[in-house]
This record gives sequence, C-alpha cells and structure tokens, in this order.
Amino acid sequence: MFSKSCEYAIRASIFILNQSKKKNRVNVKQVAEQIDSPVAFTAKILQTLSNEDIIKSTKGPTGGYEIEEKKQESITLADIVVAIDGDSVFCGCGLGLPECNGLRPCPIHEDFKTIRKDLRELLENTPIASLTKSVEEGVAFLKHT
Amino acid sequence: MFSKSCEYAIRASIFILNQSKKKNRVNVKQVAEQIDSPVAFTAKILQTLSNEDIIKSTKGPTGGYEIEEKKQESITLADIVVAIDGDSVFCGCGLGLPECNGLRPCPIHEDFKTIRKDLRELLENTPIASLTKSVEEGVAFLKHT
DNA sequence: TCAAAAACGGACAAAAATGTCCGTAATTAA
DNA sequence: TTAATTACGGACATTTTTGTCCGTTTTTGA
Repeated sequence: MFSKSCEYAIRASIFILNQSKKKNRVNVKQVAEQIDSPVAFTAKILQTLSNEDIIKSTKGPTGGYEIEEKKQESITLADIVVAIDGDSVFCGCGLGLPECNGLRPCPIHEDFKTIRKDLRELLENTPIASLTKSVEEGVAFLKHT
Repeated sequence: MFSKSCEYAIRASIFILNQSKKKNRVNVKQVAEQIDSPVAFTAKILQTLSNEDIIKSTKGPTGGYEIEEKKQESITLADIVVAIDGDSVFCGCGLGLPECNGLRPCPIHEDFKTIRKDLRELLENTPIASLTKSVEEGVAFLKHT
C-alpha cells in the first residue's frame, strides 16, 4: 500500500508528536529506536519531512525534531503520505495504465474508485494526533514486542 | 497497490480469456502487444500463471496460451493477485509492523481493516470474465491509445 | 525427417527502493 | 574558544523488482 519510507515516516511522526506534546525534542537515534527502523535511513526520511515542512528540525546540542504546536492537531495521514509517496495512491490506475480515466478506463476503474475514495477519506480525516493518543494510552503500538 | 507483474498478469488474463472464448490460443508476442508490456517479462509472468494453473500453455506451432472452458467463469481477480503477489495485500500491516493484530495493533489497524475487507471482497467477487466483457464491448481498455 | 513455431527456464542486466557512511555545518554549554 | 551534539546532504552499497537474452524442449506440418 505504502512504501517502506512512508511507513517509517508515519510511525516516526506519531512518536515525534507524542514527544512534542510533552515539550520534548527528539533526535534521530531516539526515533529509530522507538519505531524500530534503521537509523541512517530514518534520518533521510526525517530530512524529507522537515523539508516538506511537516516536522521542524533544530541543529546542535538540545536540538532535534519536533512538531510545532500550531500544527499538532492539523497534520493528517494524507499530509505525510503525499509528502513521501506523492499522490499515486489516490490517482494511480489499479492496472497500471498510464492514462486511465473515465473517458478511457481500465476494466476495474469504477470499482477501484470506491476503494480509493474510502482510502483517501480515511487518510484525510485521520490526524496524526488521534493516533498519537492511542499509542499514549497503550492500546496501539509503533513497533513489535 | 499491486506489483507491476501483477498488473500485467491481470491485463494478460483478461485478453487471453477474451480470445479463449473465441476458441483462439494466443502466443506471448500477441499478449504483450495487446496489453502493451515487455515481451520477455510477460513470458515470465505467463509461465507463473501457467504453473499456478490459472492459464494453460501448449508448446509447438498452433500452441500458445488459453483459459480452459471449465475455468472461464470461475477465475477471479483474487486468484491472479494471490498467484503473483501472494496474500500480503489482504493481510499485511498498513504501517509495516511484522506482527500487527488485534492483540497488539498498529495505530491504524482497525481503520485499514475496513479498506482491506472491501478490497478483498471486490477481488474475490470479480471474475475475469466480467472484465473481459467490458473490454469486448469497447467500454474498457487494456492499454493506452 | 526436418524446419519452423511455440513455451520453458536459467543466467544475466538495469532500474528502483532500501539502507549505509562520512565529512560538513550549526548550535550549545562549559 | 573549544569540544560535544545535532541535523544536513552527497556518495556509496545492497536488495528487490523489473526486464532481457539465449539455448533447450516440445510439437506441428510439410
């Protein structure tokens, strides 16, 4: 469904937001440890999220990553997915046709429209904050045992 | 959503069934031409579909690929997807956790359950034959213009 | 019997995704 | 001022996916 990069990005964002709410900045090492991801690869993904203005980074000692207060409630899954994977998950043809649309549809165009619409709505209507909450409450997890 | 191999496999199956209904066997070259795919790569995919007993292959002149009459109405999208991509599209965790389940769910586990269920039902309830029909009627297509 | 047509399958090649390394720049606190 | 800590970003490495090539086997029809 999503690329590995995107999966890491979502998990990382949830953890970072969790810490930001407690006024903590976190560094790459901490993020990677908490979401069980490769450190250097995670660094690259956080860079992208930072460049895409989803998270904020600060250099130097006491620096690290955070999600600014004004953005904490508004960032959605869709924001992160689009930043990392682009909008192909919303738009791309299910059978890989380069130009699939209502005028010249692939045979499953209409059926997939529904699935994609549901997925889009889910991603757009799910703020990271709500996921952070379930992790904080201990009813959901960001890595295996 | 699906791998490229799987996309080609679905498109190829639709075309082969279309021809099989007209009692025509088709060779790799014809398939690749009709679905706009690389010939040698398509050959590999058809081999897999043949080994998985979804299509039937015959060597020698007048040989080629076909879908046997007794299977023409029963093969579904799910059969092809599972044969090529396995069942990860049904089972895999949306955030890539290796052991994500009701007991220890990822934060989007429940939401994705619905999407996956809809997708599964779509794939299981869509026979290739119905897609073949729409292509035959000229209302859906297997390649771009 | 033989040449041609077709799939088979193994080895190889290219591209994309995933992942690593390391020097550089910025910032902090001592 | 300096050492330590952090992110930055470019180059490189590995793995997976996608795609190619070619000799082999099977079958057909002349």
